[in-house]
Amino acid sequence: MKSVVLPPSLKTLLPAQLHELCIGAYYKKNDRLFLTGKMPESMFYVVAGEVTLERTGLQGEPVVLQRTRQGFVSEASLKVSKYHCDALAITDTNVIKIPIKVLADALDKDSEFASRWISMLNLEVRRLRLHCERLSMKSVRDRVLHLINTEGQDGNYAIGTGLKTLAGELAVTHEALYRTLAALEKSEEIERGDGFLMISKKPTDQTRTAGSTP
Amino acid sequence: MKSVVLPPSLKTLLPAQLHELCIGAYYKKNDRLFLTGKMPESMFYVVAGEVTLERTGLQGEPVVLQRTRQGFVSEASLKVSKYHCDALAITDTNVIKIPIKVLADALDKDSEFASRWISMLNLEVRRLRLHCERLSMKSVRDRVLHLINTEGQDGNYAIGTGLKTLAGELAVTHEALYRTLAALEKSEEIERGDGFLMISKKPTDQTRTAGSTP
DNA sequence: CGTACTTTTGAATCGCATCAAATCTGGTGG
DNA sequence: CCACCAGATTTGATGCGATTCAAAAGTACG
Repeated sequence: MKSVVLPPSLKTLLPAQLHELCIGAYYKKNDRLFLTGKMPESMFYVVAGEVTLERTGLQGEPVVLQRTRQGFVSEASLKVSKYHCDALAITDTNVIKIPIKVLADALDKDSEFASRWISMLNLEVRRLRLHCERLSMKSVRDRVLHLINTEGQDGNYAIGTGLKTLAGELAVTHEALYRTLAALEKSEEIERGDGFLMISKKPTDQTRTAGSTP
Repeated sequence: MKSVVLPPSLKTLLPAQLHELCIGAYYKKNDRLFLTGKMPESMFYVVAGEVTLERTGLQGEPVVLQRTRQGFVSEASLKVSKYHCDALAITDTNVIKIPIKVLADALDKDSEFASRWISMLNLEVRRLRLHCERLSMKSVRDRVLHLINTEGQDGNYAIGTGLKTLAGELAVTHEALYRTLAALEKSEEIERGDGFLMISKKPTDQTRTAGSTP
């Protein structure tokens, strides 16, 4: 029942003795992974699906704090005695659960592990800052170009789960994204292939005579 | 020359032997704190002002990776042999510089410190996720309400550096913010005071008869 | 071959950015 | 104390870009 195949990133991150303590779990859409006020017992790592953290606003409306498609749901709950929000599966979701007590102990005692954990958090911080910067841009065009420039390899960005999902990540409607991509392609600013987007290589300035760009 | 007053957050975070190694520094607008390709020697903590991390895009245009008004500029450079971006002071800025080698060593050897560092990163991750979620909202109204609900204490949010700065953080124009605040105040959804915004307390449902909310 | 989902295009509308300008504010110097 | 300036705050008018609603075309899958 307990045997799980860990994704490579988790396998290298976690010390060996923790591997066998990891438990796979499956949640159906609208299931709750944990509830506000409960004591954290596991760290959740989303393998597939989508989970949100939600709190109840002052007028009773739900406030989304976070949305995770891949990775840890609540690193921050590592040292907390009770949850301050609910975790909700908004699609069918697969996660890996790591016993939180053992994890915290390992972090205290195994400084190599702590170091890797810090690196993981550093990466997460960088990713999030890029994402914030992208979302601060007002036009879909700018967000798309920023995405390809920052998340892509050398101007080449692999579309993961489809354009509709991507639209959600860019916080725009899928219609707007489709139109913008079409426009960028027509103006030859990007090229589109099967599952990827690419910044068009401008002809080098050597080929132009001075002043051709007013 | 070296004596600096550390902000409380840094003082509690850093182990004592690091305190005296911290150096204050001042940068004028458009100064660079560090350059791409250089080896990181210090960790930068912004005390006042504003710093951006920038990379050069494929077409030579600057791409902003991060914007920091308060806190560490590049935790992620902790374990990296050279910078992958420039740090640019976009206003006159005060920072505290911490020698990076000593810092990294301390993190390896002092597990208490490592633990605090992890907590600090956890906090940062949470903050950033909230910020992303906020920027994903399409209307200024929603962003403002989300801000008060999540950053405020009990529905009460203290405006830090003025509304114009706040507008920048919400990634909207100051005009839009002013108008939205005025509208929210008129509709009695929020109250405004000197330096704070507050969610209006709705009359409790006790005062209503059942079914008043269809 | 039908069903569900993604991709695409069209048209109407709305919110925000933008540009402009007026008012208010605190601080400075005469 | 007043005149004056720089910056923040506010209100107005206009246009653009994205949302929204609608619908068609393409694609995967059983």
